[in-house]
Amino acid sequence: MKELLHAKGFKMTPQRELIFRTFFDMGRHVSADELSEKVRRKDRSIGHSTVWRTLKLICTVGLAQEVNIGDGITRYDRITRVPHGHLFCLECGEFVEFDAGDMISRLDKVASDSGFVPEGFKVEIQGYCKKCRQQSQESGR
Amino acid sequence: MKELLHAKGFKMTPQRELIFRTFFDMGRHVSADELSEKVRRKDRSIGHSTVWRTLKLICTVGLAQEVNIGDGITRYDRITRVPHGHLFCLECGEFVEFDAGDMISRLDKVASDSGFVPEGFKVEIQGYCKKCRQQSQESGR
DNA sequence: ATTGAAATTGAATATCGCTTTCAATTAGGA
DNA sequence: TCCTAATTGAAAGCGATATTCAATTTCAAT
Ligand SMILES: [Mn+2]
Ligand SMILES: [Mn+2]
Ligand SMILES: [Zn+2]
Ligand SMILES: [Zn+2]
Repeated sequence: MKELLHAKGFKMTPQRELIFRTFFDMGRHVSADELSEKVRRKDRSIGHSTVWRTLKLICTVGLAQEVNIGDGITRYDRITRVPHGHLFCLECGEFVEFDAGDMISRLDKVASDSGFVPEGFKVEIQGYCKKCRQQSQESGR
Repeated sequence: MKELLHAKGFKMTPQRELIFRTFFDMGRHVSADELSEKVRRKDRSIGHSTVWRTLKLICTVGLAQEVNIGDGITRYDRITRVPHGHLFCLECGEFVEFDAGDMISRLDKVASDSGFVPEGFKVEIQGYCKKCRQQSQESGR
Protein backbone atom coordinates (compact mmCIF):
# COMPACT_ATOMS: atom_id res chain seq x y z
CA MET A 1 0.00 0.00 0.00
CA LYS A 2 2.59 2.45 1.16
CA GLU A 3 4.84 1.13 -1.57
CA LEU A 4 2.16 1.58 -4.17
CA LEU A 5 1.84 5.23 -3.24
CA HIS A 6 5.57 5.87 -3.09
CA ALA A 7 6.00 4.26 -6.48
CA LYS A 8 3.82 7.00 -7.89
CA GLY A 9 5.29 9.81 -5.85
CA PHE A 10 2.62 10.04 -3.17
CA LYS A 11 3.16 10.01 0.56
CA MET A 12 1.49 7.90 3.20
CA THR A 13 -0.24 9.65 6.05
CA PRO A 14 -2.31 8.53 9.03
CA GLN A 15 -5.38 10.04 7.43
CA ARG A 16 -4.87 8.09 4.26
CA GLU A 17 -4.27 4.91 6.15
CA LEU A 18 -7.58 5.21 7.95
CA ILE A 19 -9.46 6.21 4.84
CA PHE A 20 -8.00 3.39 2.79
CA ARG A 21 -8.82 0.84 5.45
CA THR A 22 -12.34 2.12 5.92
CA PHE A 23 -12.99 2.16 2.21
CA PHE A 24 -11.86 -1.39 1.68
CA ASP A 25 -13.80 -2.58 4.70
CA MET A 26 -17.01 -1.09 3.39
CA GLY A 27 -19.14 -2.68 0.75
CA ARG A 28 -19.02 -1.72 -2.86
CA HIS A 29 -20.38 1.35 -4.59
CA VAL A 30 -19.59 3.74 -1.78
CA SER A 31 -20.24 7.43 -2.22
CA ALA A 32 -17.84 10.07 -0.96
CA ASP A 33 -20.34 11.18 1.65
CA GLU A 34 -20.95 7.70 2.95
CA LEU A 35 -17.25 7.08 3.30
CA SER A 36 -16.66 10.46 4.84
CA GLU A 37 -19.29 9.86 7.47
CA LYS A 38 -17.85 6.50 8.40
CA VAL A 39 -14.31 7.78 8.52
CA ARG A 40 -15.23 10.75 10.65
CA ARG A 41 -17.01 8.53 13.10
CA LYS A 42 -13.60 7.04 13.77
CA ASP A 43 -11.66 10.28 13.66
CA ARG A 44 -13.61 13.50 13.77
CA SER A 45 -10.54 15.53 12.92
CA ILE A 46 -10.30 14.27 9.36
CA GLY A 47 -11.64 16.77 6.89
CA HIS A 48 -14.18 16.07 4.22
CA SER A 49 -11.83 17.26 1.54
CA THR A 50 -9.22 14.77 2.59
CA VAL A 51 -11.65 11.90 2.30
CA TRP A 52 -12.73 13.16 -1.05
CA ARG A 53 -9.19 13.62 -2.31
CA THR A 54 -8.15 10.21 -1.05
CA LEU A 55 -10.98 8.60 -2.95
CA LYS A 56 -9.67 10.21 -6.10
CA LEU A 57 -6.23 9.00 -5.16
CA ILE A 58 -7.43 5.43 -4.79
CA CYS A 59 -8.72 5.67 -8.34
CA THR A 60 -5.51 7.22 -9.57
CA VAL A 61 -3.41 4.37 -8.26
CA GLY A 62 -5.79 1.94 -9.88
CA LEU A 63 -7.55 0.35 -6.93
CA ALA A 64 -11.03 1.64 -7.60
CA GLN A 65 -13.06 3.38 -10.23
CA GLU A 66 -15.91 5.78 -10.31
CA VAL A 67 -19.37 4.50 -11.03
CA ASN A 68 -21.95 6.94 -12.21
CA ILE A 69 -25.57 5.95 -12.57
CA GLY A 70 -26.88 9.38 -13.43
CA ASP A 71 -28.32 10.38 -10.09
CA GLY A 72 -25.61 12.95 -9.57
CA ILE A 73 -23.77 10.92 -6.97
CA THR A 74 -20.45 9.37 -7.84
CA ARG A 75 -19.84 6.01 -6.25
CA TYR A 76 -16.52 4.26 -5.90
CA ASP A 77 -16.14 0.62 -6.72
CA ARG A 78 -13.14 -1.53 -5.98
CA ILE A 79 -11.61 -2.93 -9.12
CA THR A 80 -11.92 -6.67 -9.32
CA ARG A 81 -10.12 -9.06 -11.59
CA VAL A 82 -13.39 -9.98 -13.27
CA PRO A 83 -15.04 -7.13 -15.13
CA HIS A 84 -18.64 -6.82 -14.06
CA GLY A 85 -21.71 -4.90 -15.00
CA HIS A 86 -24.30 -3.21 -12.82
CA LEU A 87 -27.98 -3.75 -12.52
CA PHE A 88 -29.70 -1.23 -10.34
CA CYS A 89 -33.17 -0.32 -9.23
CA LEU A 90 -34.46 3.11 -10.15
CA GLU A 91 -36.71 3.07 -7.13
CA CYS A 92 -34.68 1.85 -4.17
CA GLY A 93 -31.19 2.07 -5.61
CA GLU A 94 -30.34 -1.57 -5.02
CA PHE A 95 -27.20 -2.65 -6.84
CA VAL A 96 -26.63 -6.07 -8.32
CA GLU A 97 -23.42 -7.00 -10.06
CA PHE A 98 -23.17 -9.45 -12.87
CA ASP A 99 -20.33 -10.97 -14.80
CA ALA A 100 -19.64 -9.03 -17.98
CA GLY A 101 -16.48 -10.81 -19.00
CA ASP A 102 -17.91 -12.14 -22.20
CA MET A 103 -19.17 -8.75 -23.32
CA ILE A 104 -15.84 -7.11 -22.83
CA SER A 105 -14.21 -9.04 -25.63
CA ARG A 106 -16.94 -7.83 -27.96
CA LEU A 107 -16.48 -4.27 -26.82
CA ASP A 108 -12.75 -4.54 -27.20
CA LYS A 109 -13.27 -5.31 -30.83
CA VAL A 110 -15.73 -2.47 -31.27
CA ALA A 111 -13.15 -0.09 -29.87
CA SER A 112 -10.25 -1.21 -32.02
CA ASP A 113 -12.50 -1.18 -35.09
CA SER A 114 -12.94 2.54 -34.46
CA GLY A 115 -9.30 3.21 -33.78
CA PHE A 116 -9.81 3.66 -30.05
CA VAL A 117 -7.65 2.30 -27.28
CA PRO A 118 -10.17 1.38 -24.59
CA GLU A 119 -9.58 2.49 -21.06
CA GLY A 120 -12.73 1.26 -19.42
CA PHE A 121 -16.10 -0.25 -20.05
CA LYS A 122 -19.50 0.26 -18.59
CA VAL A 123 -22.39 -2.13 -18.89
CA GLU A 124 -25.46 -1.14 -16.96
CA ILE A 125 -29.08 -2.05 -16.69
CA GLN A 126 -31.56 0.26 -15.06
CA GLY A 127 -34.86 -1.16 -14.01
CA TYR A 128 -37.18 -1.97 -11.16
CA CYS A 129 -36.50 -4.75 -8.73
CA LYS A 130 -39.08 -7.30 -7.72
CA LYS A 131 -39.61 -5.82 -4.28
CA CYS A 132 -40.29 -2.32 -5.55
CA ARG A 133 -42.65 -3.59 -8.20
CA GLN A 134 -44.69 -5.48 -5.65
CA GLN A 135 -44.85 -2.52 -3.31
CA SER A 136 -46.01 -0.11 -5.99
CA GLN A 137 -48.61 -2.65 -7.03
CA GLU A 138 -49.99 -2.98 -3.52
CA SER A 139 -50.32 0.76 -3.12
CA GLY A 140 -52.47 0.93 -6.24
CA ARG A 141 -51.08 1.36 -9.75
CA MET B 1 -45.73 16.73 -32.16
CA LYS B 2 -48.46 18.91 -30.78
CA GLU B 3 -50.65 15.87 -30.62
CA LEU B 4 -48.00 13.95 -28.74
CA LEU B 5 -47.93 16.66 -26.11
CA HIS B 6 -51.66 17.02 -25.82
CA ALA B 7 -52.00 13.28 -25.45
CA LYS B 8 -50.05 13.57 -22.24
CA GLY B 9 -51.67 16.74 -21.02
CA PHE B 10 -49.03 19.24 -22.08
CA LYS B 11 -49.50 22.38 -24.08
CA MET B 12 -47.70 23.56 -27.17
CA THR B 13 -46.05 26.94 -27.04
CA PRO B 14 -43.94 28.97 -29.44
CA GLN B 15 -40.95 28.46 -27.15
CA ARG B 16 -41.35 24.73 -27.20
CA GLU B 17 -41.76 24.69 -30.92
CA LEU B 18 -38.48 26.47 -31.43
CA ILE B 19 -36.66 24.37 -28.86
CA PHE B 20 -37.98 21.12 -30.28
CA ARG B 21 -36.99 22.09 -33.80
CA THR B 22 -33.54 23.25 -32.77
CA PHE B 23 -32.91 20.13 -30.75
CA PHE B 24 -33.83 17.80 -33.56
CA ASP B 25 -31.82 19.81 -36.06
CA MET B 26 -28.70 19.55 -33.95
CA GLY B 27 -26.52 16.50 -33.82
CA ARG B 28 -26.71 13.93 -31.11
CA HIS B 29 -25.54 14.09 -27.52
CA VAL B 30 -26.44 17.71 -27.02
CA SER B 31 -25.99 19.28 -23.61
CA ALA B 32 -28.53 21.66 -22.14
CA ASP B 33 -26.10 24.54 -22.43
CA GLU B 34 -25.29 23.85 -26.03
CA LEU B 35 -28.95 23.74 -26.93
CA SER B 36 -29.73 26.78 -24.87
CA GLU B 37 -27.06 28.79 -26.61
CA LYS B 38 -28.31 27.81 -30.04
CA VAL B 39 -31.92 28.48 -29.18
CA ARG B 40 -31.17 31.86 -27.71
CA ARG B 41 -29.28 32.86 -30.81
CA LYS B 42 -32.58 32.56 -32.58
CA ASP B 43 -34.70 34.09 -29.85
CA ARG B 44 -32.96 35.91 -27.06
CA SER B 45 -36.13 36.16 -25.02
CA ILE B 46 -36.30 32.44 -24.27
CA GLY B 47 -35.11 31.71 -20.79
CA HIS B 48 -32.55 29.10 -19.89
CA SER B 49 -34.98 27.36 -17.59
CA THR B 50 -37.43 26.91 -20.39
CA VAL B 51 -34.84 25.21 -22.55
CA TRP B 52 -34.01 23.05 -19.58
CA ARG B 53 -37.49 22.07 -18.82
CA THR B 54 -38.26 21.38 -22.44
CA LEU B 55 -35.33 19.01 -22.68
CA LYS B 56 -36.74 17.12 -19.73
CA LEU B 57 -40.11 17.19 -21.43
CA ILE B 58 -38.69 15.68 -24.59
CA CYS B 59 -37.43 12.82 -22.46
CA THR B 60 -40.74 12.50 -20.69
CA VAL B 61 -42.66 12.06 -23.91
CA GLY B 62 -40.13 9.49 -24.99
CA LEU B 63 -38.29 11.21 -27.81
CA ALA B 64 -34.88 11.41 -26.17
CA GLN B 65 -32.96 10.14 -23.21
CA GLU B 66 -30.26 11.41 -20.96
CA VAL B 67 -26.73 10.22 -21.49
CA ASN B 68 -24.30 10.59 -18.67
CA ILE B 69 -20.63 9.89 -19.17
CA GLY B 70 -19.50 10.99 -15.73
CA ASP B 71 -18.12 14.41 -16.55
CA GLY B 72 -20.98 16.09 -14.78
CA ILE B 73 -22.71 17.17 -17.96
CA THR B 74 -25.93 15.52 -18.99
CA ARG B 75 -26.33 15.10 -22.69
CA TYR B 76 -29.55 14.38 -24.54
CA ASP B 77 -29.72 11.76 -27.22
CA ARG B 78 -32.57 11.18 -29.60
CA ILE B 79 -34.02 7.75 -29.20
CA THR B 80 -33.52 5.60 -32.25
CA ARG B 81 -35.19 2.37 -33.17
CA VAL B 82 -31.89 0.51 -32.83
CA PRO B 83 -30.37 0.48 -29.37
CA HIS B 84 -26.81 1.67 -29.54
CA GLY B 85 -23.80 1.98 -27.32
CA HIS B 86 -21.36 4.84 -26.93
CA LEU B 87 -17.66 4.96 -27.45
CA PHE B 88 -16.10 8.21 -26.39
CA CYS B 89 -12.71 9.78 -26.09
CA LEU B 90 -11.55 10.82 -22.63
CA GLU B 91 -9.36 13.48 -24.19
CA CYS B 92 -11.43 15.29 -26.82
CA GLY B 93 -14.87 14.00 -25.96
CA GLU B 94 -15.58 12.61 -29.41
CA PHE B 95 -18.61 10.34 -29.48
CA VAL B 96 -18.99 7.30 -31.66
CA GLU B 97 -22.11 5.19 -31.63
CA PHE B 98 -22.20 1.51 -32.27
CA ASP B 99 -24.93 -1.05 -32.65
CA ALA B 100 -25.65 -2.79 -29.38
CA GLY B 101 -28.73 -4.68 -30.44
CA ASP B 102 -27.23 -8.09 -29.85
CA MET B 103 -26.02 -7.21 -26.38
CA ILE B 104 -29.42 -6.06 -25.29
CA SER B 105 -30.92 -9.51 -25.56
CA ARG B 106 -28.17 -10.79 -23.27
CA LEU B 107 -28.79 -8.00 -20.81
CA ASP B 108 -32.49 -8.63 -20.91
CA LYS B 109 -31.85 -12.12 -19.70
CA VAL B 110 -29.49 -10.93 -16.97
CA ALA B 111 -32.20 -8.62 -15.72
CA SER B 112 -34.99 -11.15 -15.62
CA ASP B 113 -32.68 -13.67 -13.97
CA SER B 114 -32.41 -11.20 -11.09
CA GLY B 115 -36.09 -10.42 -10.98
CA PHE B 116 -35.69 -6.98 -12.50
CA VAL B 117 -37.85 -5.39 -15.14
CA PRO B 118 -35.37 -3.46 -17.24
CA GLU B 119 -36.09 0.11 -18.15
CA GLY B 120 -32.92 1.02 -19.97
CA PHE B 121 -29.47 -0.14 -20.83
CA LYS B 122 -26.13 1.50 -21.06
CA VAL B 123 -23.17 0.12 -22.91
CA GLU B 124 -20.17 2.39 -23.00
CA ILE B 125 -16.52 2.30 -23.82
CA GLN B 126 -14.20 5.02 -22.63
CA GLY B 127 -10.87 5.33 -24.31
CA TYR B 128 -8.60 7.45 -26.41
CA CYS B 129 -9.21 8.08 -30.07
CA LYS B 130 -6.55 7.74 -32.72
CA LYS B 131 -6.16 11.46 -33.20
CA CYS B 132 -5.61 12.20 -29.52
CA ARG B 133 -3.13 9.37 -29.19
CA GLN B 134 -1.09 10.71 -32.10
CA GLN B 135 -1.13 14.24 -30.73
CA SER B 136 0.00 13.22 -27.27
CA GLN B 137 2.74 11.13 -28.84
CA GLU B 138 4.04 14.04 -30.89
CA SER B 139 4.20 16.31 -27.88
CA GLY B 140 6.39 13.83 -26.03
CA ARG B 141 5.15 10.90 -23.92
C1' DA C 1 18.67 12.90 14.46
C1' DT C 2 18.22 17.08 11.68
C1' DT C 3 16.95 19.51 7.79
C1' DG C 4 14.13 21.33 4.21
C1' DA C 5 11.61 20.94 -0.11
C1' DA C 6 7.52 19.13 -1.56
C1' DA C 7 3.31 16.98 -0.43
C1' DT C 8 -0.64 17.00 2.47
C1' DT C 9 -4.16 18.66 5.43
C1' DG C 10 -8.66 20.95 6.94
C1' DA C 11 -11.61 24.90 6.85
C1' DA C 12 -13.49 27.92 4.15
C1' DT C 13 -14.87 29.34 -0.13
C1' DA C 14 -15.85 28.85 -4.97
C1' DT C 15 -17.83 26.41 -8.89
C1' DC C 16 -21.18 24.94 -11.74
C1' DG C 17 -24.78 22.02 -13.47
C1' DC C 18 -29.16 21.74 -12.39
C1' DT C 19 -33.70 22.74 -9.83
C1' DT C 20 -37.12 25.41 -7.65
C1' DT C 21 -39.82 29.46 -6.73
C1' DC C 22 -43.01 32.86 -7.93
C1' DA C 23 -45.52 36.49 -10.08
C1' DA C 24 -46.94 37.36 -14.68
C1' DT C 25 -48.42 35.47 -19.01
C1' DT C 26 -50.52 32.23 -22.18
C1' DA C 27 -52.86 28.11 -24.19
C1' DG C 28 -56.81 25.96 -25.31
C1' DG C 29 -61.18 23.55 -23.83
C1' DA C 30 -65.76 24.94 -22.38
C1' DT D 1 -64.97 35.04 -25.02
C1' DC D 2 -63.86 33.18 -20.46
C1' DC D 3 -61.55 30.56 -17.09
C1' DT D 4 -58.27 27.73 -15.24
C1' DA D 5 -54.37 25.10 -15.44
C1' DA D 6 -50.07 25.09 -17.67
C1' DT D 7 -46.16 27.70 -18.88
C1' DT D 8 -42.73 31.18 -18.78
C1' DG D 9 -38.36 33.88 -17.39
C1' DA D 10 -35.62 35.84 -13.83
C1' DA D 11 -33.75 35.10 -9.79
C1' DA D 12 -32.55 32.54 -6.03
C1' DG D 13 -31.43 27.99 -4.24
C1' DC D 14 -29.27 23.50 -4.07
C1' DG D 15 -25.75 20.08 -3.56
C1' DA D 16 -21.98 17.52 -5.06
C1' DT D 17 -17.54 18.45 -6.26
C1' DA D 18 -13.34 21.40 -6.68
C1' DT D 19 -10.04 24.82 -5.27
C1' DT D 20 -7.51 27.95 -2.28
C1' DC D 21 -4.31 28.79 1.29
C1' DA D 22 -1.84 28.94 5.53
C1' DA D 23 -0.29 25.56 8.67
C1' DT D 24 1.45 20.98 9.22
C1' DT D 25 3.68 16.72 8.02
C1' DT D 26 6.33 13.38 5.34
C1' DC D 27 10.56 11.42 3.99
C1' DA D 28 14.82 11.59 1.20
C1' DA D 29 19.05 13.61 1.74
C1' DT D 30 22.26 15.04 4.88
MN1 LIG E 1 -19.58 -2.89 -9.00
MN1 LIG F 1 -26.10 8.07 -28.81
ZN1 LIG G 1 -36.01 -1.54 -5.87
ZN1 LIG H 1 -9.91 12.16 -28.79
